[in-house]
Amino acid sequence: MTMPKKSRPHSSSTAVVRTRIAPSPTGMPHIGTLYQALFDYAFAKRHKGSFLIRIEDTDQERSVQGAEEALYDAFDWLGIPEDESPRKGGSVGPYRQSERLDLYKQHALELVKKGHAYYCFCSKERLEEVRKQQSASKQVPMYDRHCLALVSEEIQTRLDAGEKPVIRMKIPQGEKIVCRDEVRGDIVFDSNLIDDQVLLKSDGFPTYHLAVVVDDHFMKISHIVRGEEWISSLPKHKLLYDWFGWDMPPMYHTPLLRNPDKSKMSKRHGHTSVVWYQEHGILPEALRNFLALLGWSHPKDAEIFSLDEFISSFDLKDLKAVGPIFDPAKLEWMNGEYIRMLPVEELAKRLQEYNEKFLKSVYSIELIHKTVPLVQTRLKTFQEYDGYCHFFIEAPRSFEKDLTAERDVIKSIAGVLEKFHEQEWQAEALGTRLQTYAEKQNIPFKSFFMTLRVALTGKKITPPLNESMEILGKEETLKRLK
RNA sequence: GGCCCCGUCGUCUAGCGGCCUAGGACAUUGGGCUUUCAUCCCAAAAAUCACGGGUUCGAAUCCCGUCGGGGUCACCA
Repeated sequence: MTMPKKSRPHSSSTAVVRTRIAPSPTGMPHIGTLYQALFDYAFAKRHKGSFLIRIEDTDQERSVQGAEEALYDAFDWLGIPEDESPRKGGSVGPYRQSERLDLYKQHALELVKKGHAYYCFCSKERLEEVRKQQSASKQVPMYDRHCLALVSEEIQTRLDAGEKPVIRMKIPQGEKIVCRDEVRGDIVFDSNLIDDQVLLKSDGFPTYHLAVVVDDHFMKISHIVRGEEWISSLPKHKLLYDWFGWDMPPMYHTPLLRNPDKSKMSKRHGHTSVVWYQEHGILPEALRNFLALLGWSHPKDAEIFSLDEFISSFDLKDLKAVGPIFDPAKLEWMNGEYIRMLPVEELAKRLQEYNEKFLKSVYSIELIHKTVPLVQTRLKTFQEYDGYCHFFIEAPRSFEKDLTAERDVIKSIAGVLEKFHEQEWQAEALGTRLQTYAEKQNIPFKSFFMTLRVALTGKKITPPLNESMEILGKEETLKRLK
C-alpha cells in the first residue's frame, strides 16, 4: 500500500513555499505545537518562503483569554518568528478564523448547492441517543442521515421559523478514497466508514474540517505539516478539496510526541507546557535543537547544530513516522552543552533574566557575574543555579558532614586565613597557602578541603572552593569558620 | 470494538538488497584528570533489527501473516 515517497517532486518544486502552524487558543502553549512549527519554519526558510500563524478559534467554548498572546511569546522565545499572523498582518488575512465566518458559510452553502452537503436539524439529544443505540448494537457510531431526505420546502419553513441547523458533508457511499501522506505514502479509506461530518455548526462557526481546507486554500499554503492525529480525517479533507475543485497541498503528518509509557504526550505524564521548560531554565536553542532531533536526524549525524544549519539541511521528506518518546535526560545534556557554548557575558545575562523571572531576583547582578565562570561547566539547567550558589547569599544552617570532630582544624584554618591582607584575598593564593598548610600538618588534601568546604557551604558538592572563598570575601569566610 | 498508522540498544536514531561480526548520541558502568562536583579524555556493557513465513545466491532493508504499541471514531481542535 505504501508508495515510494520520493516519487513526487513537491519538495523541490519551484512554487513559492508557504507553511503555517494553526493552533487553537485553548490554554498554555503546547510543546507539540512548537515541535511542528519548527519544521514549518525551517522548511519555509530553506526555500525562501513564508511561515504563518493562523489562530483556529472556532470553538467558542474552549477559547481562552490570553492564550493567543502566550502562543506568540512561545514562538518568539524559541526563535522562530512568523512572517504573517494576526499580530503581524499579511496579505491573505484575517488570520483569525473567528474573523472569517462569512467565507466559511459561503463555502458551506456552495456545497449544499452542489449537492455535497445538507442541512441537519437533529438535536444533540437525538444524536446522542442514536449513538448510544449504535454502540449498544456494536455498530460504529455514525450519523444516521435522518435529515438527508428533507425536502427543500420543509427546510425553508424550518429555517424561516428560526431553527438553527448544522450543515453536514454528504459522504459518497461505496468509494475507496485514496489519500496521500508524504511521510507514509498512500492510505486508502473506505467511504462507508466515514461519518457525515458537520461542516458548519448551528452557531454559524465552521468546524475544523471546513475551516482548515478553506483557509489553507485561500492562504495559499503550499505544504501542510500537522500532527498524526489528523490522518483519520484526511479523506474528509480530500473530499472537500475535490468538491471545491482545489488541489490539495502535499500533507506531512508528524508523529505524536509520546510519554514514557508511549501514550500521546499529555500533561499527566510529561511536560507539555512550554512554560515548564522556561521555568526549569532550558535554553530555547537547546529545546529547538532537541525537538529537531525527534522524528528527524541530521544528514551527517550531528547532534548539536545551529538553527541556520538546521534550516539548510532540513527537508520535510526526511520526517519519520515513528512517535518518539520525549527523553528529558537528553534534553538536559543538550542544555548543558548549550550553556557551555555561551560566552560568559551572555550566560550571565541569561541567568540574570532567569533570576528576575523565576528566582524573584534573590541574586545580585554582581554576584551572578562573579559566579558564572564557576557554574558554567556544572549547570545542566538554570534551575540548578540556586543549588550551587545559595551559600553565597546565606550562611549554611545545616551541614552535610558532621564537623564537631574537626573544630580544631577549622579553627587553625581560620588562623591561617586571617593573615591574608584584603588585597591578597585571591583564589590562587588562598589555594596554595592552604595546600602548604595541609601538607605541613600532614592532613590529606581530600579530607582537609572537604572539611573546609562543608564548613563554608554546608554542602559536599559545591563550586570550586578557592574561587568561592574569593567571592565570599575575607570577612564572610572567617565569620563562617568561627 | 471498527478503521488507520507505527515497530533497529532503556531512550533518540543511522541504515533504502551485499560495505552490518548492525554505526552514532543520551543514559548506565568502569578508568584517567582532579582539593568536592562537574567539564574533558578513554573504555565497556547494551538491539538474535517485535515474531513467523516467504522472495532472493544474499534481507534490518522487498512481500504476506501474527503479535505489540499508538491514533481516531463530537455541532473539540
